[in-house]
Amino acid sequence: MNKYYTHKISELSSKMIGEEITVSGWIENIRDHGGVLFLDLRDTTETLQTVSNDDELFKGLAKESVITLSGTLRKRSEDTYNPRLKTGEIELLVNKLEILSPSLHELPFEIMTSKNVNEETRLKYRYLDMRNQKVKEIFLLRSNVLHFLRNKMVDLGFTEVQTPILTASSPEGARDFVVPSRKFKGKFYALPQAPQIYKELLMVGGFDKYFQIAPCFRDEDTRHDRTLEFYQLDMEMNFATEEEVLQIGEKIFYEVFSKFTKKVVSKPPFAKISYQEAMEKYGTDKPDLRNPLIIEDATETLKNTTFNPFKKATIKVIVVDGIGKKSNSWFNEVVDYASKIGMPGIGYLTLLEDGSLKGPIDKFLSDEERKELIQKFSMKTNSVMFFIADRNIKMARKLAGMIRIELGRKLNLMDENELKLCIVNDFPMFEYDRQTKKYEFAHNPFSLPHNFDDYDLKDLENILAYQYDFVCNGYEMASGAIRNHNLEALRKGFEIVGYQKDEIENRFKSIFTAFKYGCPPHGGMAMGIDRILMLIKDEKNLREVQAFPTNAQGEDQMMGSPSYLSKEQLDELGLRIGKDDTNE
RNA sequence: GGUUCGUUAGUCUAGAGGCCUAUGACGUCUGCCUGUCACGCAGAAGACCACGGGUUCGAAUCCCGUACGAACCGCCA
Repeated sequence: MNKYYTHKISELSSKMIGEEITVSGWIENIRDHGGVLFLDLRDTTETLQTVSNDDELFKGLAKESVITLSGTLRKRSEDTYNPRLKTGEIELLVNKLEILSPSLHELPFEIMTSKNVNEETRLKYRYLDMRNQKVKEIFLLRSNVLHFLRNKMVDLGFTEVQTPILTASSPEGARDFVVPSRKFKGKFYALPQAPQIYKELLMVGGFDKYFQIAPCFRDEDTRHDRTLEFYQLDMEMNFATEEEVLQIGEKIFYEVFSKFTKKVVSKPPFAKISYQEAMEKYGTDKPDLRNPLIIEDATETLKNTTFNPFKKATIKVIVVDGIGKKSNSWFNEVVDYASKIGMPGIGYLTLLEDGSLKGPIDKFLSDEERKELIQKFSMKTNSVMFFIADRNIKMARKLAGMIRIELGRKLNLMDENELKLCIVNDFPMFEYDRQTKKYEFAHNPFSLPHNFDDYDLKDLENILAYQYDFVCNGYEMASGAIRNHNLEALRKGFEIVGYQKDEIENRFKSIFTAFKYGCPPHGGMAMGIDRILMLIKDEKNLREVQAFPTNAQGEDQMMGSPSYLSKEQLDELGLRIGKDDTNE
């Protein structure tokens, strides 16, 4: 209560009829009826209709101007109630208007419908976009979710610790954003991709359970679900087993989704799927389980095939029941999609009522193959079997996974009202890169493998780790692991991916030194807060739930970032920019 | 780095080689209107159809290139 307002609009009610009040806010709309004029005033809480009988009072005012109005609160006549407004039974008879800050008459877009405007324009004028209640709601919700998560973690016995934003560049993982040091010319800080090492050091430091709502920065190309900076609910627990960490995750996901959505949320315990199984059945490590389609393997059945594209290939099949009568153009769209993702083609067969198969590749099959396909993959009348073949097994899985998703989308198999969660675990520790002919960490170098002794095995790709992801509706929502606190095993891991012995301790000095002073077994996870919000609000990309996101290219047209530095700034930092990239 | 789709008044959009001197809605401006509430009515202004080139008698429309945007692939332990 001050000179700008006696009440927020949401505090006004029929009980205050006759009171002299003052309110401040933005002009949402003005309706001039000649002799009686209405001005809808919006503040942060609500919108209120105000009235004047003075033709001149609202003259020349632009929508979205910031004003203060004083007057008498009065009851509307019953036939003019507006049930769509919470203040629909009252109005303010204005006797004084003060313009605090006028707006331009022409706005870049209309506030009420800003969500239909080009994202580029919305982001450039994000502060106007935010005046739209539908946009503002996202950030009010975001605040509530953050509050909820923080309280929940404290209730569960976690301690919030903040770790540095200016830290050291780390060689593994995503590219770092770097910050030049003025004092140490030629040296750079890096922004954290995640507080991974710090949280492990906190475990060495004897915190039992740590959490942090941590900003993370990754200098990689974005996607609709990946931005340059994002927030994670990062947590780590001492003396913890995988099962305990997963239970915490299950609890939090279940509760946050149940509390903030009306959707059907998976109840703990969530389905557990090994990485291997996920890749086989869904062709991805982040399966959308709302989609009932399953990928099966027909390589064995068709090992003697005469169809060239299937020879020496891994053959994946997806059987979809009840779509045999779809039009040719429907199937052509599937074929088009297949070619769009780089497949030379996609075969399919329909099981007809007479028990025969129809489709472009039927003529290449023997009777025996036909029979086995129908039986082994339980085809029914009007079932259609799609074939995805590739000489590279990983590619075959991946393509089958993409076809599975596309079929699910085209057939509308995913229930929009469902949040289906699962846990994918037992990730492999290493992955072999055929191009570089080297092993790489499949996920996180600090994860604990199931068995150290296996490190001497030839088939390193079969070594699994206590490494797990939470997945919801096809999105990776959290990632975590039980960490490797055994220095010898850690060192060996880094050797396998090509680090020199002396290089390892140097690169990861903090961890390798700290662990020498006694390190409890520990593990944890990090949940993507932006993705949680995206799913709660059914938004189509992460930027919608971030207040001031960059565009998909990583540029902020509103702030003009990234921006050039002046020569003076560069000199002070000891930096020189290549000829083609200068400021002027 | 690659692929695909897109770019028409402030905003959203119509447009499929001549019906385009470019459609409609919202917004803006002017006027009228004493109960509307995304008021209504009448009128006005506002678009070098992203840019450059080509094909054609003729291009917003077809082709090529560029810029910009989005989604996807690569990348993201």
